[in-house]
Formats: sequence, C-alpha cells, structure tokens
Amino acid sequence: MPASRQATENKRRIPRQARAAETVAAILEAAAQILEAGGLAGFTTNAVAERAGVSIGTLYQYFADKDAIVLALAQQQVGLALAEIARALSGEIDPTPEGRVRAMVRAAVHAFRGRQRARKAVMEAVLSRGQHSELMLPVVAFVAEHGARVGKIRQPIFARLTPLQTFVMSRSMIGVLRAAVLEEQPFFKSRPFEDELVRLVLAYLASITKEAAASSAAAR
Amino acid sequence: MPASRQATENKRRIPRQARAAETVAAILEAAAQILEAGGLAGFTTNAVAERAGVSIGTLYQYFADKDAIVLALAQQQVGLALAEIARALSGEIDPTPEGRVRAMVRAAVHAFRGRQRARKAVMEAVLSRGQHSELMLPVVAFVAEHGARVGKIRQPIFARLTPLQTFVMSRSMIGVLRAAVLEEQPFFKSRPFEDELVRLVLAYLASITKEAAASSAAAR
Amino acid sequence: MPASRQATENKRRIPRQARAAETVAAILEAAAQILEAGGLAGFTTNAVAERAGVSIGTLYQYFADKDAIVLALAQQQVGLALAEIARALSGEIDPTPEGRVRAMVRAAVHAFRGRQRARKAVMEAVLSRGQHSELMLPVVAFVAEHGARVGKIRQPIFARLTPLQTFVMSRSMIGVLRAAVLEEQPFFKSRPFEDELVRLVLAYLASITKEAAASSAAAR
Amino acid sequence: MPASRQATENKRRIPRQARAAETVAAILEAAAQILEAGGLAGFTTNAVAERAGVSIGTLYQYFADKDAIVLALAQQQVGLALAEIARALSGEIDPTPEGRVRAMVRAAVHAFRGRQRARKAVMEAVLSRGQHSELMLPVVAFVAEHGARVGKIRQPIFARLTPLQTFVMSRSMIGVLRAAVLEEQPFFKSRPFEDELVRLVLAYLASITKEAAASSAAAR
DNA sequence: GATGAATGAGTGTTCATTCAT
DNA sequence: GATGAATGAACACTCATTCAT
Repeated sequence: MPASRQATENKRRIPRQARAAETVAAILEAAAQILEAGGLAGFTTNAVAERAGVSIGTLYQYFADKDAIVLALAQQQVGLALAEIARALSGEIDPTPEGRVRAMVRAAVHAFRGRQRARKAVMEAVLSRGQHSELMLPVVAFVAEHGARVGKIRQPIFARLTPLQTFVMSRSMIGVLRAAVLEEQPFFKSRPFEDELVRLVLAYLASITKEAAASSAAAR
Repeated sequence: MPASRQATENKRRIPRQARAAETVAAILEAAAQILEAGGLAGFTTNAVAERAGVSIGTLYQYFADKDAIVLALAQQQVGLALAEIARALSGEIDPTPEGRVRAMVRAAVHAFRGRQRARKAVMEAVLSRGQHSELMLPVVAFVAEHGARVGKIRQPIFARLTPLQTFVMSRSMIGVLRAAVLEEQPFFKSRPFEDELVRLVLAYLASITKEAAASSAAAR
Repeated sequence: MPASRQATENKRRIPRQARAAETVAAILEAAAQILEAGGLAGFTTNAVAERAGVSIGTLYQYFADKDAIVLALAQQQVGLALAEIARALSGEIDPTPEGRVRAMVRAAVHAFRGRQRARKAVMEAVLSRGQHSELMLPVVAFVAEHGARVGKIRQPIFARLTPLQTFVMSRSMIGVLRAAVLEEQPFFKSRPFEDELVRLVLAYLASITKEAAASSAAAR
Repeated sequence: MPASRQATENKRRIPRQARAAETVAAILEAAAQILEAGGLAGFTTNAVAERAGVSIGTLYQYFADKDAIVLALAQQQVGLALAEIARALSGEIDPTPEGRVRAMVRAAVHAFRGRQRARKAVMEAVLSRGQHSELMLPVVAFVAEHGARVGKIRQPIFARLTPLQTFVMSRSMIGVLRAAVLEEQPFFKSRPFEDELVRLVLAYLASITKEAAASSAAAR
C-alpha cells in the first residue's frame, strides 16, 4: 500500500511537495496576520513575503499575483467554515432541526479563527477585486449538495428549496454576518444575535414549508 | 417672461451655490458613468474630472479626496433609495402590510437608477475604502425613525422590533440584494426574486409577532 | 508747503494710495504671521490672502508673484533693522566705539520684531528662491554709505575698510546671527552671545587698524 | 593577477554593498550635476534618477524621499571638507598657527570640488527643507573634538574656546563663505579674500587669548 | 479695482512584478 | 527552486496664477 505509506511518511518523503505546502501555508498565515494587524493598508506583496520569511520571488512562484493570495486565503477560510457547517447540518452536533440551524449559524459566526479584522479586510479585498462570485462558488456547490443529501436522509431542512430560495436563504444569513463584521457590531458573537439569525432562517424555511403544504392540500 | 426672469434670478440669486451644485452633480454623474463603464479600474480622479468637464483642480475644490467622491455618490443613491422606501412604507403605494413590504423591496431592487455595474462598483469601492459603516448611518437613522412613525399610525410593521432585530431584518434584505448585484445574478429584477425577498421579510416579522403574542398570552 | 500738508493728512487725502499701502501692509503682516505660525509649510498665496482679509486676486494686484511677497517682507524688515543700526552707529545711543558696535549688534539681534520663526522662515524662503543677493543690496548700500559718513564725523569705525573687509565684517556678523536663528540656539538673545559678537567685530577692526598703523609707520 | 583577483573578490565579497554603494554614489553625483546645471529648479526625483541611470524605484530604495538626497549630498561634501580641515589643523600642511588657520580657510573655500553652483543650490535646498541644524551636527562634533585634540599637542588654537566662542568662530567663517557663494562674489577664491578670513579668525582668537591672559594676571 | 472659481502643469511616491544570478 | 535588486507605470494631489464677472 504505497498510498498509506506515503500518507504516514508525508513529511519526510515528499520533500518538494511538503516544502511547497509549508511555504504556501506560511504565506497565507503571513497574509492573515498582516490583514489582522493593519487591514488592507499595509497589505503589500513585499510585506507578506517578508513576514512569511520568504523572498518576494518565491512568493510569486506560488501565487500568480496579489489577488491570488487574498483569494486563496478567503477560500481556505471558507472551506474550513463549510466543513464545520457540514458537521452542523449533518446533525452530528444536535440532530433537531433547530439544533442544526443553530450549529450552522454558530459555525458561520466563528469562522476565520476569530480574526475579525482579517475577516473584514479579506471581505474588503475580495470585493474590491471583483472576486465575490469566485468566492461564492464553493458555497453554491456546498448548498446544492447538502440540500440534496439532507433530503435523502429524511431531514428535509433545505431539501425542498428551489435554487432561488437557496440563494436568498444563504445570502441573507451571510449578508447579516457580513454587515455585522464590516460595521464592527459589538453584538457579533452574542447569543441574542445568534438567536435572531436562527429565527431568520427558521422563519423563512417554515414559510416555504407552510406554503408547500397549502398548495399540496389545494391540489388534493 | 418667466423663463428669462428665472434665468436672471438664477445667476444672481444663487451664483455660488448654483454653480457649485452643478459642478458637484456633474462630478458625481461622471463618477457614476465611469464606474458603470469600467468599474473600479478606470476610476481615477483625473478621469472623473475630465468626463465631468472640469479641471482636476476644480474637482478637488469640492471633494477632499478620491474617497469622498465615491462616498458622496453612494450617499446620494442611498438617499434616493431611502426616500422611495419611505414612500413605500407609508402605504402611499399599497396600504396593506404585504403591499408595503413589497413596495419597499421593489424600491430597493430598483435603486441606483438601474445602473447595476455602477452599483456594484460603488459597493466594491465603498467596501475597499472601509466606508461601509459610514454609508449605513443613514440606513440606521432611517429605520429607527420609521419603526417609530409607522407604529404611531397603527401600522406596526417595524414598530416592535428591537434594534438587533432591525439590524438583522435590514441587513438580511440588503445582503441578499448585494449578493445578487455582486454575483450579477440574472434573476435580480425578476418577480420570483422579489417574492422571495418579501417572504423573507414577512416570515421574519411574523415570527417575531407570534413570539410576542405567545409571551404576552403566557403572562396573562 | 504741499509736502508737509500731504504728509500730515496722508491717511485722509490720498484714498487710493493710502488704501494700497494698507493692503500691502496687511498682506505683509499676514505673511509674517503665517510664517511665524507654520513656517514655510503653510505659506501659500491663498492662505496669505485669506489671513490678510483680501481676495487672492487683490493680492496679485500688489505682488507680481509669491516670491515678491517674501522678498518685500524681508526687505521691510531689513530696512527697519538698518535704520536701527544707523542710529547705533551714529553714536546716538552710546558714542564710544565699543558702545556703537554693541548697539549695532543688539539691533541686529532684535530685528524682525522678535519673530524668530518668521525670521527663520523668511531666511529659508529667500534662500530657496535665490534672492539672497537681492536682499543684501540694501545692506551693501548701507555699509558703503556708513563707512563714508562715519568717517566724515571723525569716528572712523568702518571708515578705512576696503570693500572686501566690509564684506567680511558684515557677513561674518550676519552669518553668526543667521546660524543662531536657523539652529534655534537658545543663547540667541543672551548677553554672552552679544559679547562675543562685539568681540568678533572689534577684534577684526582692531586687527585692520593695527596693520594700517604698522604699514604707515613702515612707510615713514 | 591581482587585478582579476580583486575584481572577482569584489563581486563575491561585497555583492550587495558594492552595488549599493555604486548606485548611491551615482545618484549623489547625478544630484550634484543637476544642481550645478540648473539649480533647484530642475532638481526633481525623476530627473536625478534618469541622470543617474537608475529607475525612480531604485532611487527610492536608497533614499527615503527627495530631501534625503540633498541631505546626503550635503553631508558627503561636509565630510570631505572636514577631513581636509582636519589635515589643516593637524599642522600637516603648515605647522605654524597662522599656517594652520590659513590651510583651514583654504580647505573650506575649495570645498565641494569647486562646484560653486551646486554648492549654492545645496545650501538653498538644505535651507528650504529646514535641514540646517542637521547639517551642522558633524561640524559641531568636529570642532568639539578638535578643540580638545589640538590643545593636547600644545597648539592651543581652539583649545580654550567656550562652546559659545566655538560657535561664533565657526559660524562667522562659514557665514562669510556662505555669503560669498550665495552672492556669487568674484573674489571667492582670491588670495585677498583668504587673507581677510585668516585675519578674522586670528583676530578673534587673539582677542580671547589676550583677555584670558589679562584676567589670569589680575588673578595673580 | 476687487473677487474667487477655475485652471492644469507638475511632482513625489508606491508597489506589483520581473529576471539575472 | 530561491533570491531580491531593479523596474516603471500609474496616480493622487497641490497651489501659483488667471480672468470673467
């Protein structure tokens, strides 16, 4: 089983790839630190390279341009958040419908390792580079997949949503979070805020469910 | 000769202000056009001045710096949108609760004179300059005032919302709209999209109302 | 005697010229104030006009360009200082040779109405515009004349100086003062500083006198 | 092959520093040339970079801003002049007291490689940037040190000067030189001018010595 | 003569990116 | 692959000066 051997001995065996991964990680971490510390202002490629402990030339060996760094950082964090949200939706944390939604909201709130300033800066950066759509792609994919999967296992939280409804639901939640981050609202990580987000999602879902029931009753 | 009188009076009565207002308007219009055409990329102070037909020096006589132009443009458009939303909420267009919400959503959707690209560019610009909070100030003021006023006239649509709930409601709607603009969603001005936004707002409000009723019943 | 009448009734009679003189004085005073307050940095024509309470257009009616303002201010102050120095040299204050020199040094030290920052700024401005020579013209004229006049009245302090010696003597004193101003030396208005300047001038003059005596003795 | 060895070692031993030193030297030389040719007028960062044969970016890699270039150039020349003056004072050229002073004056007169216009421009630039004090620092340090050292070797030219006297002596000489440069006096490099400077310094020193002798006699 | 809105040439400076070593 | 010195396009902004009213 070369695969398992490779996996276990990852760090020693594949010097080139391991090195590369380390370098990339160092650069992204440096980028996050700089954004957290000084926002978009001090975020220059030279600064990132220096903090990452690599030369500017090396940085350009791994990232095509400055935007690519921000995008990679954003995607990394979105990926982490989505993984956590997936756990939440699977019912692994709390199997009740409300429990799932609440866990999802909580995961979303605590994304980006709590680095609020960096989160804000990344939002600003992604926006100003017009990379919003690109960043939303994994979200789209994720929700599409999860709508389906959750449906199968008879926990039809998102199951019957049309694509449009999925859009409205996900973007309303993200929109509220985004605004709270950008406006640096103090209640961001508070329980009441979480409660209202849960309410928003559940109320919207309930409205859809009710309508569906009514129309199917009418059809009978 | 009302026309000539008006003209003469125009020049005499408000010599400075009229000129200034024209110049400012020309600059903002030029800024909007440039953003609509080329996004943030070609948006330079010199380009704006040139398109506005004024010298760069004149531009700086009215705007402290580049950011001030974007902010002024954004605020202008937000002001126009809020005025329209105020009409909607007053019931002037459709007095039923749902009618009011729908009119509000419609006003929000059609804001920025339909210039979607410019709207997107302004969003990006405002974000990347960290002016988000500044731009939201009139929104905050507006919703606060309207919650109260609507309440007085026995149309308690927003009347009983806590500040937090107001935040969640307004930002969820704005967030969905923003995402649709930024992702350039084709359904942006469609009726089904409007329907879902209306649903989102109504469902959230209903949930709050229902909870309030339940808790007051329990108190009895 | 039209002259005397004109002189006495100056302020009332010649409206145009009086007005002009007032305006010019206001502009120079404004310039001095701005230089005293903010140095060369905030010294713009618009700022001067505003502080002088005239429009920028009016300012340009009296001064060809920005340099002309600085030069006029400098010349005004040099003129005042030279007038005071003339009194000193005339023996009006103290008739002894040392007394005259000391009075002269004192007048030079206290020139520019004690506005040290403005004095420094004016020096910097005059220098940076290459107007040094122009400013020194009245000095040259003054010393030339005074060398002669003082000679006539048998107080040959500067009487026997060659032009070169005059240059060295005047510029050494001015140079020391200039350096003290530019380096913002705390001892600028102190008695010991004054003493050393007096010594410098007297020692130089004594050296010349002694040499002259020796050579005339040798000639005998 | 000492030449080739040196060349190879040059590139290897001090790869960064050698390059940097060359570049810095080229920039300073370019700055001097531009000032010599056109005075302060044509002295722009882009012009300096171009004449130095480097890009504007490179220039900014070595100098923080425009002022830094002028200051560096001035300090370089002051350093060279002081080194020459040190030789003069050490008696290396002429050991008699007068000989030392004369050699010092001569070194001061011939400073700045004879580039009078550049010297003038640098003076103007340094002044207009308010860097006079900064430039005088090495002079202060130099005279302080030399007063002491010369004293030790029983040639107490400056040895007994108070700080104030040192100031007056150095600045009077510098002041005369400065004025001669700024006013573009034709006698600048003439022997009579040199003679008068020597006289100025010697007379001042003699006056101090005589007074010291008198007061110590009185104390006896 | 007075006004002050308009002008626009001119400049310092940044920073993403390249490429010779 | 790594380095980092060099690049230079790009831009915001100032302010002395003009001239129509």
